[in-house]
Amino acid sequence: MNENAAAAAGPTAAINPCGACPVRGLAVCGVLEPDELHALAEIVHEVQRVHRQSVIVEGDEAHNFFIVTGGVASVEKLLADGRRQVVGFLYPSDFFGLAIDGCYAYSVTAVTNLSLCRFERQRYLALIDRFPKLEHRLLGMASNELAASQEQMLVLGRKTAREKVASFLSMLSERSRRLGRPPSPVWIPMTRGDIGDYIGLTTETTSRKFTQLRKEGLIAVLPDAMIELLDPAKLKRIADGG
Amino acid sequence: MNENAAAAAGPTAAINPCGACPVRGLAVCGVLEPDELHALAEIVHEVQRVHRQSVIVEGDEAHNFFIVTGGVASVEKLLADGRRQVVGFLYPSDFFGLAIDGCYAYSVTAVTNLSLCRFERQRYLALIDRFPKLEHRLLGMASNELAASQEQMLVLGRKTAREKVASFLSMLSERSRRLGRPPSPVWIPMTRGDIGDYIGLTTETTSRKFTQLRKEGLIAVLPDAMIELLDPAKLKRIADGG
DNA sequence: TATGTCCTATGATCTGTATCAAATTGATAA
DNA sequence: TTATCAATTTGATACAGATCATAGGACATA
Repeated sequence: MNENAAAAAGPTAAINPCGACPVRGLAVCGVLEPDELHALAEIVHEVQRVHRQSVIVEGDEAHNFFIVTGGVASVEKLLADGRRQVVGFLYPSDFFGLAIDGCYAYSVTAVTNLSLCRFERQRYLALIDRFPKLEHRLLGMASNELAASQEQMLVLGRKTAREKVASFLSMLSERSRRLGRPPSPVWIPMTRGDIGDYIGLTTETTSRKFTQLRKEGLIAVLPDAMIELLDPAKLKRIADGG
Repeated sequence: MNENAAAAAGPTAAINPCGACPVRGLAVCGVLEPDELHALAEIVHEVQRVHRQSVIVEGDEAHNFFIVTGGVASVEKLLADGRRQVVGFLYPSDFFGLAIDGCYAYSVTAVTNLSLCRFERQRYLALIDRFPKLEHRLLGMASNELAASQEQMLVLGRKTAREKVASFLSMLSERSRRLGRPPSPVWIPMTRGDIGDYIGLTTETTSRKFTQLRKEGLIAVLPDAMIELLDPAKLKRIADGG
C-alpha cells in the first residue's frame, strides 16, 4: 500500500513532491512561493509508519524535523514505571522535532497509518537562514501550540472526568470547524486508553464517561470511529464547567 | 518606593535604561548589540506592580508585550466558577504577551512586588522586522517554554501529590542551578494555594505534602520563604516516580 | 494593646476516580 | 466458519486527595 501510494504520485512528485503536497497550504511550507519550494523539495524525505510504530524517541539526539502529511500521531512522555502522558495529537500539516539541548523532549508514535516529511535538521536550519519567513511561521505555530498546552493544563489540573471528556470532544469539533469542515461528526482514531492518557484518566473512566454522554443523548457513536456531537453547545458548556 | 527606584536609576537610565538592565543578558534583548539597544530603549516603558495586582487579563485585546525585570508573577487561567489553573510562574528575564487571535490567552498577576518592561505591540513587531535575530531568540524561548509546558502536563496528568510537590521543588532547584546559582536553598515567594493551583492540588494537600517531606528530612523551611533541599538527588528520584 | 486579615497547618470525614476482575464486542487471520 | 487478539464496557471495591472545620501565627491597621 505504501509503495502504491508512492508510485501513484508519479514522476512529477518525485521531482517536486512539495508542489503536489495536500497540506502545503496549512503547514510551515505554506509561506514559500512555488519557485522557492524547490529548495525545500531538495532536502525532504518521505516516511511511512503503521499503527503503534515509533517515529522519534524521547531523549534521542535530534537529527530530524518532521511534518505530518497524512494520518494521526501521539506525542508522549513516559515515567520509569510505565505511566504515560500524551501531551498532544498530531494531524496533517503539524510539525514536530524541536529539540531541547540537542535531544527530543518527547516520543512520537503513529496512532493510525502515518505519512511524514522528514528534513535533516542542519539542512533545514540552513533553509531558515535563507528564508526568514519560515522562522516567522514557525514562531506563529509554536505560539499556537503553547496556547493549546496551557489550555490542556487547565483540563488536566482542574476539570472533572466528565468535563475532561467534553473538553476533548469540543476541542476536536472546534478544530474541525476551524479547518472549514463540519464540526460534527469528528474522527476519533485513538483508543480510550490514548484519550485517557491525554486527559489524565484511566481507560475505564474514559469509557464510562463516553457511555454517560451517549446515554444523555449528547453524542452518538457512528461506524468507522466517528462520533457525532448531538448538542455541541451544551457539550462546550459542560467542558467550560458551566 | 516606586518613584524612589525610578529616581535612583538616574538620568543615564532615563536615556538608555536598557544599557543598565540587570536581566539583559538573559532576556530577548540579549541578542542586540549595545548600539542597537537604543532602538529598544526608545519604545520601552517601565511598569511596577505590588503583590496580587493584575498585569494582563485573559481575553483582553493584546496591546503590549512584557519582560519581567524583577520579582515573580503567575500566569493563570480561570473557569467560570472560580477554579484556577496556574500555568506557569514568571521570573526576571521571562517575556509574556504573545497573543492568540489578537487577545491574551491568560492572565498575569504579581506574586511579589514586580518590575516590568512594557513594549507597545506594534512598535515591537516593527523592531522584529528590523532585527530578525530578535525573532530567532523569541522562537528559542517559546520552544523552551513549550517543553516546560509538556513536562508540566506529565506532572498534572500522571503524578501523585507527593511526586508533584517533589517535582515543583526539583524544578526550582534545577532552574537555580542553570542560572549559575546554588541549587539550594530556593526562594518560594508564592503561597501554598498558588503552588496547589500550579500542580493540581488543594492548599491543604500541598501543605500536608510539604510537612511530610520536612518530617522525612528531605527539606527544611528557612526564614524569608526560603526552602532548603537537604537531599536534591532523592527529591529528584521521588519526582521522577522512582 | 486590640482587631482584622491572610496564610499555614492539621484533624475528621467524604467522594470521585483508580483499581481489580470479567464479560462482550469487533477486527483480522487461519 | 472458527480462533485469536485488542479494545471496550460494566461491575465491585479501595483509596488518594478533596472537602469541611478549626486553630495558631505573622503582619498590618486602629
